[in-house]
Amino acid sequence: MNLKELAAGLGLSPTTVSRALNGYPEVNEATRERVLAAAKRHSYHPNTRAIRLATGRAMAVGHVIPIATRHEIVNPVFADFIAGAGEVYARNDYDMLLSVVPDADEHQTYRSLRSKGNVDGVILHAPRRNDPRIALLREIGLPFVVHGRASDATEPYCWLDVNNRRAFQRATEFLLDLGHVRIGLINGLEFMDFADRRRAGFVDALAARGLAPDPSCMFSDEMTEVSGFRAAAGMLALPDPPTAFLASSMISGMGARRAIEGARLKLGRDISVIIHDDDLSYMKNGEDVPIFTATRSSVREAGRLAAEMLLAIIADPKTFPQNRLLEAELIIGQSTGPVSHTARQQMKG
Amino acid sequence: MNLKELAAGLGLSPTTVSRALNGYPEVNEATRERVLAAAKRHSYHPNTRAIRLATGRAMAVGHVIPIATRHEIVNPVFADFIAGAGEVYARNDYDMLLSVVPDADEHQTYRSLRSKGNVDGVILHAPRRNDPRIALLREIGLPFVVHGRASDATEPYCWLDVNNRRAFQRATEFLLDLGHVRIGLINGLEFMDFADRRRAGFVDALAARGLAPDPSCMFSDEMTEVSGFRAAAGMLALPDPPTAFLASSMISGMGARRAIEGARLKLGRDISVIIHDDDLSYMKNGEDVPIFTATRSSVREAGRLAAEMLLAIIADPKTFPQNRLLEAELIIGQSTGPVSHTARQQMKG
DNA sequence: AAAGCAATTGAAACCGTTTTGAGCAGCCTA
DNA sequence: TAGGCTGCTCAAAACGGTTTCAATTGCTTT
Repeated sequence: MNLKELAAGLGLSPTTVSRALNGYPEVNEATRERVLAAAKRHSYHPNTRAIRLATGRAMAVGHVIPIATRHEIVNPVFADFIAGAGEVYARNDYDMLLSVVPDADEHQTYRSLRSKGNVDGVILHAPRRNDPRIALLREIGLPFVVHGRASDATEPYCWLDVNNRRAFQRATEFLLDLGHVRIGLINGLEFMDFADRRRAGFVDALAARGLAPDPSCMFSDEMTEVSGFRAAAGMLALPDPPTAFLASSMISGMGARRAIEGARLKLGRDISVIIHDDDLSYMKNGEDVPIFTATRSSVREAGRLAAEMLLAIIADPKTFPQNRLLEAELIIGQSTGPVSHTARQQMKG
Repeated sequence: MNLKELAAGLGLSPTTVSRALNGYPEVNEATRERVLAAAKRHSYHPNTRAIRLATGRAMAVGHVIPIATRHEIVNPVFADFIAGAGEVYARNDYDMLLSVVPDADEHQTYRSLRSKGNVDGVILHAPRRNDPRIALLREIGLPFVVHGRASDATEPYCWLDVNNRRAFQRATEFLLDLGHVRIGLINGLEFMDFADRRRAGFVDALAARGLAPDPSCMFSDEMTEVSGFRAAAGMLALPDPPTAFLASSMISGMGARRAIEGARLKLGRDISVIIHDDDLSYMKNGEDVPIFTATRSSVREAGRLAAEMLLAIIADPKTFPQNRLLEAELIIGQSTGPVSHTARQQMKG
């Protein structure tokens, strides 16, 4: 059942039927009723392909998910981010288009999304410290919102980020207040912008207390369980091991816990750990009492907000670039406590 | 730059240019060269919206991701499954369309995907024991591949599944061979088909040794860390606690480990654990030596295979429904060992 | 030299909508 | 009664490709 048939059945022109269905004011109310009734009766849905060609809009948003060529790792926060964004798209009758591409092909993917007209805009994921994709998207004129930020951009653009620097600064201060002076950082890859900012917050907080960061206590890698384990195990084996860790995600925190327990130490008593908690639905940080003390910021909510920003830009490209900086909450769980000097002596000995 | 302009520039008709670009045999090779060169020079990409309208094909595949209304949980295996499937779509110039919908709206979503012509086919995720969606998809004539199976289907349909029953049967036998007789099952929600089959495998293996399953040692819930913890902690508190656990995922296995360590028991010595390992990229089960003994089957590979099956069906809907049953490997890690009778006495006391 | 055929190209219809530019009543105003 | 305005409707032209059917050219055959 298409528009022409529906119109013929009603003895009307396709024009009028189209207008009736799309709520144009100039059609007679009685006529509109008739049309709507007939559309429902025949369960008529306009063909999206035709609408898209006629209007020139794709009614779709792209998410390009780069696969790190080296490790083939999919960022585990995507699932929740996309769930949040998808909610918003569904409400606004937009489609979500996912392109999973090796990171080397990413530029080409954006160009072709643009020139083939598949999407009206994109969300840019996992920005790096200096990210050429931002200039590219501006150049090809594809509306975009960055989930995160890039440090080097000279012109304004639209982004939504967590205040990573401040979050890690506060977490570090919290550990310092508990008497920890040797703190191990288990960070993400530091060419990623968020990881860079987190390290800055960590270093700042140390410096404010006159402490110099020790490179052997700063680890940076993909945020997987295994790499969290490796980082923590390595630092625990140092002659002067840290008494606390700051881990960049729930998942690397779980790796750290495995290392701590492997060393027969007790989390929260012998060693403190603070993680960053993206509040992933399948990886909740406990229920009533959090497992880990954490800086928490829901990535799903970030997905919702980013999607809303993008739809606003698509609706009116002239809107001035919006920015949104979310503050993470510091929530206290069972994984932190005052520095244990006996445990420390034991580890050193 | 569109087809008409490109053709005008070359002094050719749009017809010939279209044919040249699409590899039709009747165009002169010299002409084709000229056209291809010009297309490249102007970086011409045909407008997808127009192609879709003209050909009547969507060149897109849908993945409907249901959000469990109760818990709002996104299945963590989606990220990797989609990465695998997306790879195949990209190679074949198909788009991947994601719809994130509350599970109550799923039927409506499929109907509208169909009638609006947004996709040429869909992948059906997370089938339940009796899943009405299969009948629905057949009824509305939308090609589909099920990731998993449903037990009640009477007519053949296309699916790709892991042999869950056999995997859990083998895992249980392995534990029995190590002397474990009280084994706790930490399963997914049992209205999900895969969880149902896993329980069947578990029960079968016990029965084959003349053992009756104890309902207090069988737990079933969403597969999150917290719920794995709760299940294991609960069973460990029983008067006669299990000496081994069989957990449905890496994530619930990590929850179980937390409970085990919270009870001051040592994983692999005091308590054995086998998990099912989907081989998630961000949650690898160790590197050289697996952390957990596991039944392993890559969900990313499953994504690739399912996508290939779907594209084959779309290309030729008359192909007989293909099925593919993947066997999980049983890999031996550090989390299992012979039953420890001293530990058992201790737990009971 | 007429007919037939292969190789190549093009005009026009088509896909199913939206949107532009009129057109036609009927009524009001001057 | 002419002119204008309002309220409603429609024919036709987009949108940018694909595809059908016809036309032209140059050869080969009879």
